[in-house]
Amino acid sequence: MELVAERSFGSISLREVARGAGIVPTAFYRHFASMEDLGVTLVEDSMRVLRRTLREGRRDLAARQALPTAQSSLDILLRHVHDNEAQFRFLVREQHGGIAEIRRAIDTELRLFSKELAIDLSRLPDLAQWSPEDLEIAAELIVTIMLTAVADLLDGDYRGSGVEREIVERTEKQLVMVFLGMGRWSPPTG
Amino acid sequence: MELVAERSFGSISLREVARGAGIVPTAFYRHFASMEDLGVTLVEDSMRVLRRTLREGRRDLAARQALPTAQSSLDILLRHVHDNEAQFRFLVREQHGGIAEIRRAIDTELRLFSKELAIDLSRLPDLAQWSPEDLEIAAELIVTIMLTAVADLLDGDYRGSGVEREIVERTEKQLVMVFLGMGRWSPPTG
DNA sequence: ACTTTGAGTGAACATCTGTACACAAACTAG
DNA sequence: CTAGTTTGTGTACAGATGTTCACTCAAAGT
Repeated sequence: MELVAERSFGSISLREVARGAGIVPTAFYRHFASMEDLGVTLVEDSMRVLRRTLREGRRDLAARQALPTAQSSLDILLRHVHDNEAQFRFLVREQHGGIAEIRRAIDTELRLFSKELAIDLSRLPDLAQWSPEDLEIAAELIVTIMLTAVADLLDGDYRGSGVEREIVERTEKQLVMVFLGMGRWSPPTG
Repeated sequence: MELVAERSFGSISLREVARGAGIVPTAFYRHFASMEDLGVTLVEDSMRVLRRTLREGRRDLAARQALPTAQSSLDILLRHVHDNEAQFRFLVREQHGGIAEIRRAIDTELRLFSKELAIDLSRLPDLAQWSPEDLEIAAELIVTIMLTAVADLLDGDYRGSGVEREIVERTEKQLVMVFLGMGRWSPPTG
C-alpha cells in the first residue's frame, strides 16, 4: 500500500514489494502466485473493510431512527477515506488502471455497493413504486458522485486551505440535485 | 497510443516507445525530455482534438437551431470515442493514474470542458438566474456522468451483445434525472 | 520423537532498463 | 553549393527485473 500510494500498481516490481516487506524476492511466491494475484487480494481486502464501515454507519443511523441523508452518508465515507488514505488511492487509481483482472475485481465490488444502495433506496416511501432497474441506475449515479468526490479529494492536495470543504459542498449540492430529480422521475403511471 | 491502450503509462518504458516508433532509444530524447513530458504532450493533443470535435458538434446543433439534449450530446461524444478509442483509454486510465503531472494536465483540460458547458447551460432560459458557481457544479456533474459512461464503455467489452446500448440508456436516464433536479433547484428567491 | 509443512534464503540466469557519448545522415536556409 | 541544424545511429555501462533451483530452519501435527 505504501508503494501504491504514489505510483500505479502496474509499475511496481515484485522485487520492490519483497524489499518493502523485508523478505527476499523469491519468498514472495510463498504468498502470491503473481503480482496480479497480489493486486486482486488488495482490492478484496480494502473493499471488505470499506463495506463493513458503511454497514456500521447505516446501522448507527437506523439505531437513531434517522434517515440516511446526503450529508451523513458523505460524512461517513470521507471519514473512512481519511483513515485509509492509501487504500483509496489504490482503488481510485486502479479502477481504470492497467491490469484487467484488478479492474474487474473493483468493478464487481462497486456493483455490490450499488445494489446495496438500491435496496436502501427502495425503502424510501417516495421511491416505493420505482422499478428495480431504475433504482439501480439511480444508485449507480450516487455511487459515481461519491467516488468522484473521493478521487478529487485524493488527487488534489486536500490538506490545507478550504479545498476539502469546497469538494464536500459541491458534492452535497450534486447529490441534492439528483435527489430532486429523482423526486420528479417517472410518476407511477406515465 | 498503441502501447498505452492496454497498460498504464507509468509501466511503459522509454525503450518500448522507441521500439514502437522505429527509432533507437537515444533518439527519443530528440523529441521529449522524459516520459513524463511525452505523457503531458499526449494529453494535450488528445484533448485538443476532442475539444474541436465537441465544438463542431455544438455548432452543428446550433445551425439546425436545435437545443443540445442529453441524447445528442452523448451521441456526439460516443461517436468520437469510437473513432479515437486509444486516446480515451489513455485519458480515462491516466486521469487518476500514477504520474502527477499527467493527472494535473487532464484535470486542467476537464475543468475547461466544465466551464464551456457551464456557459452553454447559462443560456438555457430555465437556468438564467442560476449563480455561476451552481452552474459550474451542475456542469461538472454532467461531465462526470459522461466520463463515467466512456470509462464503462471502454473498460467492458463493449463490442457485441447489448452492452453499449445498455450503457447509453443508463447514462441518458441519469442525465435526465439530473436535468429534472436542476429544474427544481434553487428557485430564484429562497 | 519423528515427520510434514510453511516460510524464508542465496546464488544464478538471461533479459531489460535509462542515459552518456561520439559520430553520421538528412534536411533547410542563405 | 555550402554551412548549420535536426534527427537518428552504435556502443557502452551499471543497475534492475522475473523466475529457477537447491537449501535451511522453525513451527505444527501425530
